[in-house]
Amino acid sequence: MGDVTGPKFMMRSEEQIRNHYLNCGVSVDCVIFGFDEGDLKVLLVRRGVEPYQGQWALPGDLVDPEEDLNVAAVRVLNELTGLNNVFMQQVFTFGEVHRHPLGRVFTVAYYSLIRIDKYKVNKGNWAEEAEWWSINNIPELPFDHNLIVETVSDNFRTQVKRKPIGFELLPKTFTLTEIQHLYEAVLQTNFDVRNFRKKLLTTGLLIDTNTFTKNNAHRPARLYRFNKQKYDRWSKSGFTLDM
Amino acid sequence: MGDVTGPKFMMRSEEQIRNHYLNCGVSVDCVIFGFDEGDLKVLLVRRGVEPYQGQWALPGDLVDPEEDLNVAAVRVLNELTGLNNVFMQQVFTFGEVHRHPLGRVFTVAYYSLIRIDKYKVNKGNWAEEAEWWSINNIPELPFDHNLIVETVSDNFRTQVKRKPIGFELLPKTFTLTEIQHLYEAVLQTNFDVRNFRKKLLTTGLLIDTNTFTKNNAHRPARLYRFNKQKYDRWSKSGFTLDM
DNA sequence: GCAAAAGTGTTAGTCATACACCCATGT
DNA sequence: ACATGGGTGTATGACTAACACTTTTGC
Repeated sequence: MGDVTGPKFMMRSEEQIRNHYLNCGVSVDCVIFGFDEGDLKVLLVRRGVEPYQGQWALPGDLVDPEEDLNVAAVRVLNELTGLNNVFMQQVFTFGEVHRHPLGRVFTVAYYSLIRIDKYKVNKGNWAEEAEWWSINNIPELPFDHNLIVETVSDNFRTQVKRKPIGFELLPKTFTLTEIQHLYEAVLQTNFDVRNFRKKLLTTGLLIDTNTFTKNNAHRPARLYRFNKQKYDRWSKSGFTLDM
Repeated sequence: MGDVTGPKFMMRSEEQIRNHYLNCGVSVDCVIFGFDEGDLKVLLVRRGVEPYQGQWALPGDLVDPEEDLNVAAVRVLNELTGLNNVFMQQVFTFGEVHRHPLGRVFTVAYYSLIRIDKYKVNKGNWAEEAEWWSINNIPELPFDHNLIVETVSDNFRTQVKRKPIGFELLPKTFTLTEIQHLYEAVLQTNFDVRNFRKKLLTTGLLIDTNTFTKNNAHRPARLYRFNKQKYDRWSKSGFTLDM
């Protein structure tokens, strides 16, 4: 209630507010993206408890009344993956009255981008199972989780075209072909090899490591890493991959 | 709790959840933008109640446990301005533990764009006063409202460059100069008159009404209206005003 | 006739697009 | 030597950016 300015408030004592309005829960749900086998993937967990026990769902949790919202989001991700310092982004808050059977629970949806090779599921700690699902093959999920996945994915696709966040999904060094496949999977298009390379290299966001892939049955590929220095400059202005 | 998948849940009975977690409030706060006198403005209300009684603040209200989130946002706007069917956009949710003195209250920030000429403040119904403030001259606000205004304004500026939503701030018919001034005020830049006109006219989003302004001490200006038909096509693809 | 804002075209540079072949390696 | 993916350049069209003067009205 930056917030209690409205007409209804005229009729509310502090006690009435507590009894009537402060009866809600807030949760965070996290769409964790990874990139593997040429495919954009989402990490789902099998629920260990009712309601919807045993069903695949988004990892999420209630926010503790003594916990900041963004801390809760980071916690959910960390408890599941063991990862810290991961790219996370708040996207949208869902607040339909009946979206949850146990009571009035709002949920704030986030996405995070992780390097799938860094990820080891934190088993005993969490739900029964966790598994990567292709974004093109998400099962039916409980609550409004399918809507959340859609909303968040749309948002991610929009962002990835404008800000160079795609790198967060790749290992520290990567080839131009790898990043092209990543963008093609995320944006569901195909780019011309030469134009894509030109565009990426002229951004100055890639640093040539002067190392190469090995043991492929073909010409070795040059490895690059992401130039975090220039990241901020680019995120502000109009980085696009609209080709 | 699409949402109760986390480790803490292992130790939670349904009763414990209700007692411990469902004690929060959720409010909506609305940054209402208007355009007047060549300036982007925000509608603030003077709080009629404690805490912070008498201070200027964003219009907002607690979400009723039986009320959908987006319905609450529409209600706040309608109760204050009497307007319906207004462009509204959810932007961000603020959930710091101590952002509100009365308890744990999350707030979901929205913005809306209204035609300032349509607006008549709904007096008795609401807080003590309501007034338009230039975005460049917002006073110190209670709670985290200054941060909300900043966050929402940044988001609006980003959106307005990519989607033709600026029209929502103008009367039904308007001149090219008016819309240029609007964009210049919002984006804090100056556009070349000829290039700006060219760009806007080639979008096909403007319909020539073949009417003109009158009684100015200068050449009459051609009046246009917004082509809602083409709106959707444009909002999807890459409408920009980056010049 | 003058003040005030409306309106208009061209050129140069930059950027996006389309397109096809040779290269380096492992087997 | 062949299969596999890595890597490269150029030409065309589209869009952006820069720039100054004439038009129409009210007074």
